[in-house]
Amino acid sequence: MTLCEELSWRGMVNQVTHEDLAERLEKERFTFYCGFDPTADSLHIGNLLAIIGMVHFQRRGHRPIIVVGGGTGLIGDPSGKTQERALMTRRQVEEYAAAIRAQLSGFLDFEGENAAILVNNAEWLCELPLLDFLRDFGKHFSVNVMLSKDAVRQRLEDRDHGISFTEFAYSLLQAYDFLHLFDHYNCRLQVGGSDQWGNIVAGMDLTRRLRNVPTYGLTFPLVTKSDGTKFGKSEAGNVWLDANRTSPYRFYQFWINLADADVPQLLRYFTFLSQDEVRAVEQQLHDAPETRAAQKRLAEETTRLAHGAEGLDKARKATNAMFGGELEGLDEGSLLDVFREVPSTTLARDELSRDRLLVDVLVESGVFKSKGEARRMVQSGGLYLNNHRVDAFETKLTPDALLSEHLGVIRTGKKHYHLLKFE
RNA sequence: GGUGAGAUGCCCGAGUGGUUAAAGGGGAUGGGCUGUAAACCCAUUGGCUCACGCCUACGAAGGUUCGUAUCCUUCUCUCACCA
Repeated sequence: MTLCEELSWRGMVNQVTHEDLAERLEKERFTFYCGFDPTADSLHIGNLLAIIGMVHFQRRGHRPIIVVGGGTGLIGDPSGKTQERALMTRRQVEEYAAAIRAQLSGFLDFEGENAAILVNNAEWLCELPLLDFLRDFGKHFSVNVMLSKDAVRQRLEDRDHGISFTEFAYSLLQAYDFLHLFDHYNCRLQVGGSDQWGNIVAGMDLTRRLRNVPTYGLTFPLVTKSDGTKFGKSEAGNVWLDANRTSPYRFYQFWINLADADVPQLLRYFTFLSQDEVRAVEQQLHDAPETRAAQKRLAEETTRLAHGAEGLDKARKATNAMFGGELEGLDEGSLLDVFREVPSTTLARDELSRDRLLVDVLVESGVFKSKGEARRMVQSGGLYLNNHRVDAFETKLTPDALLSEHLGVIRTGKKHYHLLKFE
């Protein structure tokens, strides 16, 4: 199967600039690039499709260049943005770029024959003299064409926000990136999200005009969900690839909770399972949806990819404890590990023998905002201590509350935990 | 600058002197059903006590009244139309 066939059955090709790209990718080894905005010190699931896409290319022998938009990030891409973006400091962007580099090394191979390389476009954009730029490159861009672009037009029509000259000129800079990468790395292909189409084409045009060489572009589709909500957000916000921002457990849970209807496509996008394997998993989804085998497989593959076997193991253990209902068998160390990210309150040990109402302590601990709220929770049967329902509001806090030497586990509802530590 | 309309609980939105802690909807939370899903059903959604009751609340500050989210005055802000 060719690379393009592979990408096609996975549904990962949104648009390509030339029909013969598929063929060329088989005959030649390309150096290609994809840009990432350094808007934070971590990438998130919204970037994942492009990352996986690059991995597919690299596995077929093509050399990836990751361009961290340290220069363009100083300006901000107007594509898809409804308002002018806040400018970041150059130093901050550099910090982010370093973090992103470290993160991507878990996905792409930075060693070997077609090792990935990472560059920061601040390196060349910041050195670019304005007059040279306008003379040598600006001349090749038609304002008429730029004005007709969706990203620009929308902003022109929106009187409240408008578009600054800086943002308007953005695509020239990205086009210049392509030219620069061609000159220095013989980079002839740019890939990216479907919102990057315009920028990619601009870079292609520039390279063709100035160097008289054909360059190519390919875009990945926008990942969507069947219910219309945005992919990549959980109730806690963005799902990040960084374990400190989104723990492996929550990362795993994000995939586990996806709707049945979304799983088949997402398996194709985000795992490297073969066509047959995907079909087999789909069959399971069809035959026994209640086992959620497909979600599990998706969660396993993606979590292992992002957080390694160790991260996956932690995520599964935590999931087991949170939803398995068996807390008794766990020792204190495991409890602390599993509930690491759960909010906790540290209390004096003698609270256990002061004949106090459990709910009063929980209000003080911030589990409930008021006694009324606590009362309602108990009355509706939603409060659990060590996974046993607390059914009387008058329940006292006693040493029985201890699950292990120092810990008591409070749960409200199905999945909201709070740890009580007694010292 | 002129004229008109409006500011209500997390959000939207009823309510124009007293059974209004304030309809209805959304959201959120809990329960049920389930597959940690969707859909659906039930409950809760200011605080304290929970039994009555008490306190705080309808942009802000004053005032009228036995009593006001509801009437009056001033202020602040928002919106619409006109210049």
